[in-house]
Amino acid sequence: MQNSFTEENYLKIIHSLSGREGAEVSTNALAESTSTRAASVTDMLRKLAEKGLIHYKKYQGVRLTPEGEKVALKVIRKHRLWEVFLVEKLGFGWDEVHDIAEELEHIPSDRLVERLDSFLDNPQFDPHGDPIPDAKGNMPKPDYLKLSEVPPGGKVLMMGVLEHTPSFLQHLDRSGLTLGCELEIREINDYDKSIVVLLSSQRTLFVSQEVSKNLLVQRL
Amino acid sequence: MQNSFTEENYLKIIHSLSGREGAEVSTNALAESTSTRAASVTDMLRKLAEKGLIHYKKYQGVRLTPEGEKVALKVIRKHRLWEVFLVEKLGFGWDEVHDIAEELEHIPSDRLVERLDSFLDNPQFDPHGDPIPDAKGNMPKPDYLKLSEVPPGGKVLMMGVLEHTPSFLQHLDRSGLTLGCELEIREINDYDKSIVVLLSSQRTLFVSQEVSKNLLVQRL
DNA sequence: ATATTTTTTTAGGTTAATCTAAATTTTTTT
DNA sequence: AAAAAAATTTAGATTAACCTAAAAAAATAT
Ligand SMILES: [Mn+2]
Ligand SMILES: [Mn+2]
Ligand SMILES: [Mn+2]
Ligand SMILES: [Mn+2]
Repeated sequence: MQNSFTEENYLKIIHSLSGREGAEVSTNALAESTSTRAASVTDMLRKLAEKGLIHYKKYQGVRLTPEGEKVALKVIRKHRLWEVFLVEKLGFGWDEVHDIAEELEHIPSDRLVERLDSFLDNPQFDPHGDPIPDAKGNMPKPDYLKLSEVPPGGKVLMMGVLEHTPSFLQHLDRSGLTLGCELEIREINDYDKSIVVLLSSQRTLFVSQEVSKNLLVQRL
Repeated sequence: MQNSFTEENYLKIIHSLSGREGAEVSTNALAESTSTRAASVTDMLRKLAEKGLIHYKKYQGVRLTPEGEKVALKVIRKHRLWEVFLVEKLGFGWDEVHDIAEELEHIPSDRLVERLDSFLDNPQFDPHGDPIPDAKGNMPKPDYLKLSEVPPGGKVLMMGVLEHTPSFLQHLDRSGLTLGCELEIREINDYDKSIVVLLSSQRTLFVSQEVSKNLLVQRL
């Protein structure tokens, strides 16, 4: 019994919405994320429960079973490996690869994934800083913090992003913010929580809270 | 109006069955090739005709329209480029790549195809010797002959295969027959049309008609 | 503790791609 | 030119993934 394209997407979204605590995910949240209606979600949840991929009791939200989690992590692994391929080998920008990877992630061949992984030299992170699960489904969960949570004077490295929209990523490009770059928080404006950071190039940069809430960093 | 996975497969199969004369393809032939029933084919033909991708009059078989041919060639281009990628970059054998390429060929991004093409250094032929259409849909049609048609004494280069099944390709591997290898026809057994060929390694090899009918060669 | 609002499920349809069985058209054979 | 056979189309279902509208359950507010 193979899982369909649609089923895989549901599992991936349940995984992402339930966070690392494995919290319950609501029907409405899934309708929102899948761009469908709640009634359609209910149909699909019955099917996934039937297949043993989720725990589901009417009116009580869903969680992945271990089996469902395995499938979700495999899809996430493929998504992120293909993103690395598109950026590292084909020269795409990090703002261009998500939609293509949404399609590639459903190509079903274990041998393909493992060979792709080797070809890319077993990358640990995708172009957006997200960790790549290994073949067994182990995914490191680095505990980064948001740039918006760093106090003034702090020096940090930029490690990832929480928004993956092309417009957000292009904005970062224009600001000179790339993964791995070093930032020092110079001041935080109390009024709008915007911050002034110093880049390693000695340039200073204004960063709105809108942006700083979506940047993951690591203290130096 | 995007073409579905299924529609693309029909167009590709119609292209391949109608040959380079653009001959009409029958409903039954399509049912056979798509592993469906004739009734299902009729439904799909009405839809493709509706979309202007095929010429179709009841009971009279189908041909691609120029628009349909364009779509078919694009799918074939993607299929063959992905096969090159799988063999050249990921190290798959030529017997392993067809099924994976059947899936990859439907990934819909023109930018992806063109970047893949560059990454592979604009290959002209796929791992089975089939020509790869260019971005505009021009596909060279080399006129090879079958090994079974070459008279005794002839020296040829092996240029392609007509069978793409793993078992046939693996048989060629075991026989030491690879694309580009040189063959000299030593004798043809009248009884079963099997032939004895001399390889450039000076090894002699028996080739059944079953096999020689499916090998494309070029005279030296 | 009720009443109201929100969330979720059920009921009943739709569309794409398939199917089987029956009807029709075309082709081949006598 | 009939009759028989083969190919094709039509009729009527089925399944997956969706939908809207209505009913039911849970959560929230009075
Ligand atoms: Mn992505
Ligand atoms: Mn990513
Ligand atoms: Mn192939
Ligand atoms: Mn090929």
